[in-house]
Amino acid sequence: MESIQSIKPTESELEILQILWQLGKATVRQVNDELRNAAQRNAARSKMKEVGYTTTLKLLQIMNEKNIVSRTEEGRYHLYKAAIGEKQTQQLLLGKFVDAAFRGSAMKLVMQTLGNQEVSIDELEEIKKLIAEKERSLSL
Amino acid sequence: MESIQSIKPTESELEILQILWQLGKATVRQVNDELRNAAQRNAARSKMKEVGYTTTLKLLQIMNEKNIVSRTEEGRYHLYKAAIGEKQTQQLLLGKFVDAAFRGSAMKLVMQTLGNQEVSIDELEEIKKLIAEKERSLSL
DNA sequence: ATTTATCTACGAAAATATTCGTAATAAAAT
DNA sequence: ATTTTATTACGAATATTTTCGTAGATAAAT
Repeated sequence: MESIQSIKPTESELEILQILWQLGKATVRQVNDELRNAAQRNAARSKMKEVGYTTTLKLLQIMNEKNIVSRTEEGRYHLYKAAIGEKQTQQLLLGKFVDAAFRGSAMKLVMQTLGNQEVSIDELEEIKKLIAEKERSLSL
Repeated sequence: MESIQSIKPTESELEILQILWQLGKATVRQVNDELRNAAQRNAARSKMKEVGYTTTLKLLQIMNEKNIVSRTEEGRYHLYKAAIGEKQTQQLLLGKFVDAAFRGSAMKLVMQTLGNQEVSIDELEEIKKLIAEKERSLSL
């Protein structure tokens, strides 16, 4: 069996994981509805890729085989939930992304993000706190 | 023709782009050698995935068709170079990655990176400078 | 001159990921 | 009771990405 840390969810799987992390538990139907809503939001009346119900079902079944979701039977249907944590998965993906796109330099990534994205004052405060902590631990 | 901003290089293409950004111009042979070296470094004596020469050639040809690299004939062979910028591409990938893995919250990404990766004091200083600038522009 | 090595082009196989159609079943509606 | 609707299972079609074999051309080596 594949170690949980080395599994990299595909893009579609990640979309579904996002939904499950948000909802906790969900039926295929709920997941599928969310996917459609997301498609609607993102591609405002353009392509509007309607995800088929059985497509979502199949993906969840595959994810279940891979043990990245688990499920319980609830009467007639199945309730799915994520079997891997959001933080943990983000950490895994982040590491791979930094390697692939920033040649392993996490700081380049941070600086580019800070330089280009919208940031609120509150968020900046939080980051400053984090940095202060870091500095304290570094100057021991 | 696809707008340059919407093209998302595949993983293999990105590996090659990294090499081209580093070398400037390179022959297929050089790129292929670098790929093999990289494979050697990353998977220390384990899988050692030897990338075939024609595989690299084909990828470069495809990338040329997609206009993410350009090439010039130099005697018998072709010299390839990246046709899209490193920063620009990082920006594009970063945006997509933030959406896919962090539900669009760039700050979550920054904070998770700061919390978990190795950071030097010098790097922290640079980040602080960036934050100071941000704050100045925000409090106008 | 002949052979060997190295290059490009390109089709197609292999691997991976995504989508969907159909069947079987069971619940809900009529 | 019958029909309609909703569910899971699953094979297979599509789409995408990656890898490679083969052919043709040219330079380099013998």
